[in-house]
Amino acid sequence: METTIEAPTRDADRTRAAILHAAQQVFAAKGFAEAGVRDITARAGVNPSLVSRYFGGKLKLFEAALDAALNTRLMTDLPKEQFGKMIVVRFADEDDRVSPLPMMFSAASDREARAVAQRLLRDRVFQPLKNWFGGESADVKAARFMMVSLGFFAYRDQLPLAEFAGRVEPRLRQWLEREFQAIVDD
Amino acid sequence: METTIEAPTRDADRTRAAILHAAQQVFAAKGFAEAGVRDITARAGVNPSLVSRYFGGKLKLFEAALDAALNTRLMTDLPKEQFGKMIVVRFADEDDRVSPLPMMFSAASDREARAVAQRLLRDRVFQPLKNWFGGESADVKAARFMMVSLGFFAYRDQLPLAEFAGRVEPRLRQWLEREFQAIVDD
DNA sequence: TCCTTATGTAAACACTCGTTTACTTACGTC
DNA sequence: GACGTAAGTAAACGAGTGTTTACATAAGGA
Repeated sequence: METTIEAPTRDADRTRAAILHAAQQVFAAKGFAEAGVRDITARAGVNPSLVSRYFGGKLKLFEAALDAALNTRLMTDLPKEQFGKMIVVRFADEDDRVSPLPMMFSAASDREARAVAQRLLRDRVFQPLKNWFGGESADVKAARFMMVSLGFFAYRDQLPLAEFAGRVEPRLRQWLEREFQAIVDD
Repeated sequence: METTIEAPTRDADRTRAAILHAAQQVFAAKGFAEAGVRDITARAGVNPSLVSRYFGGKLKLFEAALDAALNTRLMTDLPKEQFGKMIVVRFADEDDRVSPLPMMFSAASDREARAVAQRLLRDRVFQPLKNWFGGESADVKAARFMMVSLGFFAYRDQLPLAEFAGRVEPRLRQWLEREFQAIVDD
């Protein structure tokens, strides 16, 4: 048996939070298009219609979920001396699948969802990163960071090709560390 | 006025080819999920039902289109001394949007389409590349190539963030060239 | 305690999609 | 030149989607 936390049977805030939490997981796992409103609400244990009532529709829910993920993941809070090592730890070791970057792929198929993801990633990841890098080629550095990061997640999550799919092969990890570190050092 | 080529009004091979050609463009432009059978057949000027008749369904058509794209794009036909420069030319300058790698993203949303893309990219891109690189870390090199390539296309096509979106900024291009060259040199 | 209101549900709606079916028509053959 | 077959079309089908509507009910103040 499990200790059932006696939640209030009716609590709008809690229900809203439950939907948002489920949305983050399901969107990250199945992508925007394949994640159905019924999937999400079933996981949250509520009625599908509440997505429209509390968030104004699936797209707005996606935006809220992506926004929430972005609030819990800052890239610019790492020491520049160990940026490479620590960003790879964050990407590879922590369960970072409910993270802004993988979620971006989740939106790749839908035009509107892609626009939402683009705007959020630009304002909440790319720009802060650019300011944090500083210097005259800050935009190029930020672009390099996005390319390597997106490449990593695309390779790991979207098309696991090699034998070492899933875990990160040691030599690949070493390369990634150097790659990320080079961005801040250049 | 345009010189209208008087095509035979009924020609199965030509119709089949027209559907395949349209499919490559529409899949690459809108992605697997958003590209409707009606979109594709409208562009080819034929009836939607012919997709099922000639290809056995949308998924099979996608596979055929991706396969055709892979046949026209070999990565291993470049001189190793100038691999970096030439692969970037191919990616950035030639219109490479109807190319296997961007099409891979097109499949990201659909489970079955992703499986098809994975298999084809593994057998037709990753493995040949691995053999071409050779040596004991050929698999790591191939993985690095995939990561950088996917990162580039993801950044360029899926989320154009920076001011220089669209064209490739010179310093980014320089970095990409060094990056690709380093893979074969290492 | 009663009544109002917020919360949640069930069901249907409106729409899109890929696919199938029934039918028409042009082409090649005898 | 008639005929049979392959090529193509139009329309409907069935399943799936997000969303809306109508209704039930628990919560909280008068």
